[in-house]
Amino acid sequence: MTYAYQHPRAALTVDCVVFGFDERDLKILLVQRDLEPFAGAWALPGCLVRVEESLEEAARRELEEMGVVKVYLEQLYTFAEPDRDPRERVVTVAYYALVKLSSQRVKASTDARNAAWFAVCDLPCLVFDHEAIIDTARQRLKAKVRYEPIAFELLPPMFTLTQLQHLYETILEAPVDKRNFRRKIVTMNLLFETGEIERDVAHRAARLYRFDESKYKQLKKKGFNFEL
Amino acid sequence: MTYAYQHPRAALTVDCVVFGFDERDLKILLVQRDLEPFAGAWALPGCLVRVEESLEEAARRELEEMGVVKVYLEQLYTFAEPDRDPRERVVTVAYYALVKLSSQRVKASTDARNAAWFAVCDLPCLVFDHEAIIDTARQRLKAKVRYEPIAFELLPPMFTLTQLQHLYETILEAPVDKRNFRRKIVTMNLLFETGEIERDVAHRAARLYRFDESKYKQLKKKGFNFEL
DNA sequence: TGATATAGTGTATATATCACACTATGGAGG
DNA sequence: CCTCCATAGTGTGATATATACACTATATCA
Repeated sequence: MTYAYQHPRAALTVDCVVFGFDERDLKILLVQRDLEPFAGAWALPGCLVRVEESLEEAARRELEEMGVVKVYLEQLYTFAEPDRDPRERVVTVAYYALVKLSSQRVKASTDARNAAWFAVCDLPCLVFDHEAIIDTARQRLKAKVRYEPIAFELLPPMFTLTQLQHLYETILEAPVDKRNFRRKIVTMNLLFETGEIERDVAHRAARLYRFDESKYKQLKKKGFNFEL
Repeated sequence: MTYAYQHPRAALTVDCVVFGFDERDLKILLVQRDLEPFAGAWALPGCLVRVEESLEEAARRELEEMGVVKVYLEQLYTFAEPDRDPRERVVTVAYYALVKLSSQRVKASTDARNAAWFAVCDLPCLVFDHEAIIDTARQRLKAKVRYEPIAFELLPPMFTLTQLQHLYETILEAPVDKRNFRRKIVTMNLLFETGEIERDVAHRAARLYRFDESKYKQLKKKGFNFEL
């Protein structure tokens, strides 16, 4: 069965920049293509948008196929240069996702040979304009962590202040003063001290905190603005 | 001639939220549709994206047809709910534009009966999800004028500090302190005092300023951040 | 028990923000 | 030409925020 139109139509895809953090590096999930063009090359995970599903549904479907679920997901930008795909016109709506690396065990989706995490400072060559998409995503993340508490999406449910600080330093690509950072985040009153401490570390164990999402929503309604 | 594909494909359009400012109100340019569905209803200016043109080219083409040229234009968001258009699936990439009202004389584009400016607080009912698109654009504008000097795109090339202040008050929907505002903007050193003053006003004439784009680019390279 | 690795803490200074009210000037109108 | 009117243009003190900076505390391990 075919579908006919009076004018040529672009294909519509979604591509996802999935960020993870492993205590050291910011990482991105890539897949190795199994199909031409560029079979064997690394690419962002993505898929065609089905005619009955929303863009976000398509993005979540692709992520789910790779075993990535329950993630923060946000539309990033639409990339549509007429020649970005050599075959035909393909318009892609890029999303970015933030996942807790510890809880993910990724697998290749059906149209990929392989899936793997790469540190952002050590990415392989990528197909199409996927490098530009990643640049855009990194800029967005860098800007957004300063005024929305989304960085917590990259950490395990309980985390130390040092982990949080390192995450900010990695995303912002700049050192952060320990005492000032701690004072600022603690006085915001968005962290809940669990009473638990780190385990299995060869030094003084740090306190573990949780981000208090409901308190944030409450404060936000009253006009509070997160800022770091 | 028809074009056939193995899977159904969405139509791709761009829609533009064109902002103008008339010393009193923030306005948006709307068109009255001449075609079904919803002939006679008001809508955002928009058009189908041709297969060989980029999204921004399509948006500029539509604006040009209405006599709107040389405008600040930025991609806003992609709206693609499967049922947003009753006929078939239409994915629209929304752009927003900032224009100097004084220099524009708008006309209806070929697929419209009429084009007119509406104050944002007094918009007619709109077709499809165009109200949601406008909401998104207003939020973006409100956020962005605080950290990028784009508000100047809405003013004539020479303007008074009072005009600038009123523009900010209108966009931010909040009063601004005159002395603090003037100090802040003046110490940023981005305004060039032309030496000219207002004409034909029945009171003390205010000094006219220009925004110094090249100085801004220079400072930005050195790490300067605009903030108001 | 001491070496090591990281946790956790306070203060002084500089900068930015905020609140606030009067004088200056040019045109209009009598 | 004098007065009125409307808006332009200006400064200061109080408070809050940002920044720079170094030592003590504690758990583990050898």
